[in-house]
Amino acid sequence: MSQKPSRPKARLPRGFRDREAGEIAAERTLIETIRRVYESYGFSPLETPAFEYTDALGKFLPDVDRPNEGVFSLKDDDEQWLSLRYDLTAPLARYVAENFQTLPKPFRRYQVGPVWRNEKPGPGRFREFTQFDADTVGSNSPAADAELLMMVCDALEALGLKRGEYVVKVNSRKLLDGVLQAANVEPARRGAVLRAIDKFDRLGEGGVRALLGEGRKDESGDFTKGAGLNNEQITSIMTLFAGAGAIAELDQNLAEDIAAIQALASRSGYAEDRITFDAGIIRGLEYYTGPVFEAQLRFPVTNEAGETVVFGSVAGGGRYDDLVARFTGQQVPATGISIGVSRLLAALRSRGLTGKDQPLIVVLAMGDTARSFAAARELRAAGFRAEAYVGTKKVPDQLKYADKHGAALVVMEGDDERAGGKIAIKDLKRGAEVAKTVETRAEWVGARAAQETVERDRLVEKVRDILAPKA
RNA sequence: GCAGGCGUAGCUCAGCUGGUUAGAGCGCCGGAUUGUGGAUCCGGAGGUCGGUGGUUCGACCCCACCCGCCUGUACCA
Repeated sequence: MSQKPSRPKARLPRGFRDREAGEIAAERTLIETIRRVYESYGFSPLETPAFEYTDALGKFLPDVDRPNEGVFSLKDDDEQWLSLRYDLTAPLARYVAENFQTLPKPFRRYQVGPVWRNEKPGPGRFREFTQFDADTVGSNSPAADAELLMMVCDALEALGLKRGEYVVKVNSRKLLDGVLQAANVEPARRGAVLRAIDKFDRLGEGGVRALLGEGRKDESGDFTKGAGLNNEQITSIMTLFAGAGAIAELDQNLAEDIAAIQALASRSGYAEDRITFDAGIIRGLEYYTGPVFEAQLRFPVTNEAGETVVFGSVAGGGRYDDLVARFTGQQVPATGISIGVSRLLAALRSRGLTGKDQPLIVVLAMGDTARSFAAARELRAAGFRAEAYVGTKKVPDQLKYADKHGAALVVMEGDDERAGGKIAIKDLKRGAEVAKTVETRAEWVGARAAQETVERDRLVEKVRDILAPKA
């Protein structure tokens, strides 16, 4: 009868994370900074729901042969399949198709929010993450592409990145196809070849050559089959990476969109040190039809394992002229770029970008809760972040609580203070310094470290004084 | 999906060639200390040893299968 109930294990689904105060604050400043830049360009915000009809996202229905293929799906009670959005571009296409007549064209919008992918998570890769997208729908002009790239540069600089710490790279699908054609790559092998080239960053020239040819073994000894090209074809493709001048040797028609974007950017003050051609940029295979972009960080970052790595891509995008046509039958040119907020945040936090929380003040409960509420309310009215302790513990534990909660100051108004019309303010950070030199408990307890007692009606004034930035 | 590694307390881990009451540190709770954070000391709670089956007199330990986690790789809008 009194069997021990089987308790659920407190655990998170893999690939999902809890995010705590520090990270939330940092992400908030990051998002607000980008938002400010994008709005200053005249982009309008848009929000769409987490769920869409699966077919509207352009996925196959998750039934027998393709169960959930990469997306989280469920059947609604009307038997229709719903999926969590896996990016912000597919919902945008749906929105544009649904509201086409009333939208100004070009329609320029930004959207930030979480997206979900039902894939195997890895280091720095999650099944729920935040993207910050900007897209221009209804213009096939390179001006639309160039504007997005410049805007991303501005956003990165607004976040404190210096020239040379980031670069926005541009490539073109047309150009890649031209190169493959010139190397006599059969169309059936196009995908495998592009995927191999895409791994240049991670695997280097040797790894890419192996994947273009027979294949390669990974660190666990597992073998990956290659694209099966011959040496001549491999060499021909690899010369593309030989130098920055490679583009000049290619058919100018294939490269004209890149050239136009670069010319516009450079005449607007965004030279090759910021927006540049790179033949190694692939960006997936599915829907891009023209130029593709990727923003990369160039400074080393220390990861959780303490290793120094070059962080790489923090944003990507490109031109997709067929997405809206899926709904309307009408071709609508569109281009967009998406910032991986979580990735960018991880990179910037390692260099000290943190959201600045206002210091917290905790008013201890010492006999008269209404009075501690009053003190906290007074501090809040003066613009401080202040809380009155609402637990049931005694003073030593309340101080521990304040410590753990990251409070800067503690306010105490006990019987002694109250009797004299006074109130005590303790500076926890200074107190922690003092504690280092203390040997015995009696000494520590008696010291009342870093604590001052002032007239009750000078509370706000004194707090302001203590928290004032030291000049 | 494929390959390799690993599952013991809330967390990090120890546990002899299989031997009977499964341990430590940290954290948590209580006390030494009616109202002052740290340090120290004492006490306490907390475990289906990932699961199932097998081998054995006996399994945390060996075997099989399953599940989960980690790493690499593949796929990735």
